Amino acid sequence: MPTQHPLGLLVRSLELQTPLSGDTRDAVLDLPHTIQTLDPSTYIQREGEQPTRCGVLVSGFAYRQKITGAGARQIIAIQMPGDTVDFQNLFFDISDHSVQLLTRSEVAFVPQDAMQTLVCNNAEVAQAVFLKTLIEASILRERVVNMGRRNARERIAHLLCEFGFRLEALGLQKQSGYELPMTQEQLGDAVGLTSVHVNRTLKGLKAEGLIVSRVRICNLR
Amino acid sequence: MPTQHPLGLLVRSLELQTPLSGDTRDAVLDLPHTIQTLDPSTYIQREGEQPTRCGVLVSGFAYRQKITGAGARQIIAIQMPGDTVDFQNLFFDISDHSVQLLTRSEVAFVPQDAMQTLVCNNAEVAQAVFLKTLIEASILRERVVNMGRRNARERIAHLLCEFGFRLEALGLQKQSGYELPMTQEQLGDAVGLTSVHVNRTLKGLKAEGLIVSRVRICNLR
DNA sequence: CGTTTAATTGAAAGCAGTCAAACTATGTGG
DNA sequence: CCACATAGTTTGACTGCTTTCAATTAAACG
Repeated sequence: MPTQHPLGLLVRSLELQTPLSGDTRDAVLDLPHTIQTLDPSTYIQREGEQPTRCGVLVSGFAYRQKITGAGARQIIAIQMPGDTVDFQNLFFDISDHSVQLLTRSEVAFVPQDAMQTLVCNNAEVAQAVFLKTLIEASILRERVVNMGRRNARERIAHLLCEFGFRLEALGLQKQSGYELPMTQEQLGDAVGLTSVHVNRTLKGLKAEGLIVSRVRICNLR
Repeated sequence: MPTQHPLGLLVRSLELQTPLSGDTRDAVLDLPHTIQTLDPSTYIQREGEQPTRCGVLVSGFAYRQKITGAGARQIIAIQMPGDTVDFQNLFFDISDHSVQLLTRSEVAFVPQDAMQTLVCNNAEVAQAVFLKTLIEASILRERVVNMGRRNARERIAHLLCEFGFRLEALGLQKQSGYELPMTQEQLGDAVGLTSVHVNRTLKGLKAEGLIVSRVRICNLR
């Protein structure tokens, strides 16, 4: 099964959009790569820098973030196993945002030029990558709506649902819900709220029985 | 000059990202198309529907929008001359958002299959389209930051600056600023605020001399 | 155990929303 | 040319969601 291979989830993630031929699948799996297991908060990519390699999440979670001039952080997107840290840097020199690990994760690093060669010479891969980019854009649009037109309760509920649906699509969700690997502060940074208000809002959702909190997860090492 | 041709701005817009060969440029200009001049508020595309043609803005402005379940509108992105209404629908059946005209505009409609054939068979065009998509995603990320971590004053100022920069990149800006073809209500829908609060915030910016309001623009027919 | 990180809670302040009304510009029809 | 209708702007008073500040509690780690 491809899921045993470190890049198996990348293949599966690409195939969620469009089927790949056996040859193409092999070409992806044959990408040269090195695997590293990294701690939470590790930067996979830094805003303003030029990456020389392309990271693929094998296990664990990460997020894209930007910092405003005033120093406030905004989490822009959450990345799941099989997600590629950055396709845009195949074509742009400088990254416009940072990517940081949410949990201790395994990351497969593929040399930039190897990834570039594959994408440019394999039409199936190029198409799948393009579709993946379009889907990310669609999620971003929904996120804009979420932050622009919904209150705290709705924003948080929406994020929790998005997370669940995406886990399910990847086949990673446990039967009775999932564990969100984020602190309340990170949750706040993701939906544009304060950690204090996130706390109060979660309390409300729990009181209504809409969510159940389990053991708090911190220091995910 | 390509700008005389209806699709000239599309070519220029594609070339902002990557140079095109003469042949490719001709291939774009040779796309079959019909031009229509349409009134403000006209829908170029509706959420949930499957488009059969691909609209290109020749002149005027448009915006992407979504409506929440509660009926609130969020403007997700603003489109300028040369922008293609929807590349994502070359690959997805159903549109996840609507596109509506901001001003009376000329729109060139290219049959979906002609556009698809060009993108799939011309690597230069495919690359340019992909880059354009990546840039749109980058603008979306900035928009998420804007709405998540900035107050009314900063959000509005940011949108006004973004608009100006993009006009400048297209060579459409007049020497002494530009006219924003949006009502205060639309501005509010774009940055996640009420029209009332937009009004008060604009008043503040004017009082500080940061912006100058000219003749109000309404009924853009 | 002491330290650190995260969650929780309270009180006060402020930014932005809501509601409602007045005002201004533009267009229409008699 | 005026009365009227329409669309957008402006303003005020009030409410309320969210932030800020500060302190406490709980859990995990060395």
